[in-house]
Amino acid sequence: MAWTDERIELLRKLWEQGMTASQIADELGDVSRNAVIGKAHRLGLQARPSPVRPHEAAAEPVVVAAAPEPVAEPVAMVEEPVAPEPEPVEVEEPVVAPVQAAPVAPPPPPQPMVRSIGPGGFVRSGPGEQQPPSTPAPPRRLVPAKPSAEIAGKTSLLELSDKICKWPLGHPGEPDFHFCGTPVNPGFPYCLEHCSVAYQAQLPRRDRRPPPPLPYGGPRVR
DNA sequence: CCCTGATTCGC
DNA sequence: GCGAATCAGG
Repeated sequence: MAWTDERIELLRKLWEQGMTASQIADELGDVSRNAVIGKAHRLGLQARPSPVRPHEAAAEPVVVAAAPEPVAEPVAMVEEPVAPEPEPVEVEEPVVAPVQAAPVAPPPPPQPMVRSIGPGGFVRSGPGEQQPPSTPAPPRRLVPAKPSAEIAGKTSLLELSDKICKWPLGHPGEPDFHFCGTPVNPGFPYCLEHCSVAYQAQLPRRDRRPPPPLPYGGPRVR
């Protein structure tokens, strides 16, 4: 299968969305993940956190007898930063309750790291980017991020409980993905309406209705 | 083993 | 340009 414009564009999109090469290969069909990776690189798509890559900065030869090779010029391969979040989720600093003054955390130094955006729009961490919890749990008040306009008033993952319907609406990663959130049918994780969808009695064949077409093109065949 | 992305290299 | 083979970390 050739790399048509459509397929290239799809590859670009999915790659930038953070899908793995395998997923993209499945999605495109008729290509291996190697083909996807190779094409992505040829297209100049931004590299992503690779398990193998942190290879460079290490081993300069301990060997003394190294030939006086003309050392490669310091290639400044600073790629342009990945598109920043369009929505500056502006968490206004809450007037922290008159709790005892918390010892302020050490100032986080600015970190020019290469990042990419995951499917949910979250910022992926690069490898080796974690900070060891040197200070055990700074007594900082946690504040929920202001929900984006799209999910305002919707039930988010963080609000799930045993009392409200966990039926997902939309798809994870989409901006308006949320949960049903209406009171549950007691003893079930869903509300009455969605229980009726989730738990269906086996009907005689003649009474069954064919399932409606799935909105997203059907389950993945894998 | 499975997964991942990066790189190489013959075509 | 393409992608299988290979590498190497999780």
